[in-house]
Amino acid sequence: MIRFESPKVTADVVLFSIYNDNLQMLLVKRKNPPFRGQWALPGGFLERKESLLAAARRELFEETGVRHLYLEQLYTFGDPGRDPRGRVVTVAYFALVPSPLSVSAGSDAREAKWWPAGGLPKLAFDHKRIIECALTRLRAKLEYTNVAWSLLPKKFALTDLQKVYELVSGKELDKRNFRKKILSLGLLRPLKERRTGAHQRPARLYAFKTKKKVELKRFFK
Amino acid sequence: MIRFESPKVTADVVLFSIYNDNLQMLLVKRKNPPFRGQWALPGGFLERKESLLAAARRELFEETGVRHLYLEQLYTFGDPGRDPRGRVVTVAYFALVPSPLSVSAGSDAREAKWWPAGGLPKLAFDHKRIIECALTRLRAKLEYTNVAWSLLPKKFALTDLQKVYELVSGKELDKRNFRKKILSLGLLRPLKERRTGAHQRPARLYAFKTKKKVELKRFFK
DNA sequence: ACAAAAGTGTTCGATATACACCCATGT
DNA sequence: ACATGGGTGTATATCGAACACTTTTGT
Repeated sequence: MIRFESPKVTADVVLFSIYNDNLQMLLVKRKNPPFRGQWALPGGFLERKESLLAAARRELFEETGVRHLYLEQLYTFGDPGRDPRGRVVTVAYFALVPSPLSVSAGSDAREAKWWPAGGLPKLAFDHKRIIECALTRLRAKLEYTNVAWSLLPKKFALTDLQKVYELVSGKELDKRNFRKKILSLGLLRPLKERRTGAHQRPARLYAFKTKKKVELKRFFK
Repeated sequence: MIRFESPKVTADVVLFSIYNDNLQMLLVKRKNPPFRGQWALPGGFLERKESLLAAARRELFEETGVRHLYLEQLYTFGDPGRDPRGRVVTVAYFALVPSPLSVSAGSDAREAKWWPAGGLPKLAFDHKRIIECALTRLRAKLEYTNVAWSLLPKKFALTDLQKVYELVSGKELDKRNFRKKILSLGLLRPLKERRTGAHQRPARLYAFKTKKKVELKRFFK
């Protein structure tokens, strides 16, 4: 059954968030070789009796302190030579958090930092490719699911939701058409609260009726 | 770096085809424990210096003799306990061939057999779950890509193509609307040939202008 | 009063759906 | 002649895209 030394298996996570008018992703600085000092995706080796999803969740928690978020399997990368230490198969995950402010240092004490999707540093391993894959997936899912809603807090204005779509897709949307469509889905509950305090008319706040994943044919564009 | 004995990695393939008015999939009978005598997906262990895709392609060739087909990564299954021999992480692939007639015995000499998607036998490991995942993917891709065209030979009648859509989706389609839409995509080339010999009016044959994968928003239904 | 974002409807073109009959062949 | 699947067009409903002005607040 065993034909050669088995590959190692890691779970790595591409974690997205939105702040500062930018789609951002979390990277950690490597403390050990290979690629010491370079930025990489948070992740690490699968532990005994641990599912792949659990490994991704654990690694993310260790790096960021975040426990509750949207997390789904992305793709598996296993080309020989992608890790100089030997054969490593990486199961990549794709994650969304509402706000990077909720991300603490993490117990791993590695340096972690948010980077705008448009200005990433040089990355270790084949992590650039993994991130491109995650971006493609995020953009695709924007169009036919409501996953992108996981980038928002519990209460938000319609403008915030529109901003998420615009930042991820890179396209501007018409405010009237956007509101018409999003409200027609019947998945939002208008709250009595408004967001006040800005130098402008206060925005009505909304909440999702469900945080469940919904597949919607022809969602946006 | 090594915290415990590494998992083994396999590549397994869900191979679809259409014949006999059914969506069918290829299974092999296991010759060794565990699950000896039960039906399972073709697949096997990753070899040294072999990419995941190459492993899937190799396993499929060994079992079926098929070399050229549509092949894409599906999902990775790694729950502890899914293989009684120990920790096994399986990268599942998803494949389409035009006609099961082109599938020979394969050098592995394992018993291989096509089964209709609606009437599968009891399966080894968690392969039932993997197949469900593949079916979901196939049905989803039907709607926004042209991958399903890989289930057809070089020359085919429009009715054949419609049949593919109907068998995979399980829904009947209107002949006139189907033809209008499929031809409006401009991806088919009408041939001068017709399919003759049946007890009916001969059908015009068509060929794909490209076998390349095309993403089409709102493709069918 | 002014700046800044919130909020709101209608028109038009494109696309999807529903639907029924004649045609060409083999026996 | 008849059985079998091949082939074709139109009318209606639905959806997406384009488009501009008034409202409410804080300073």
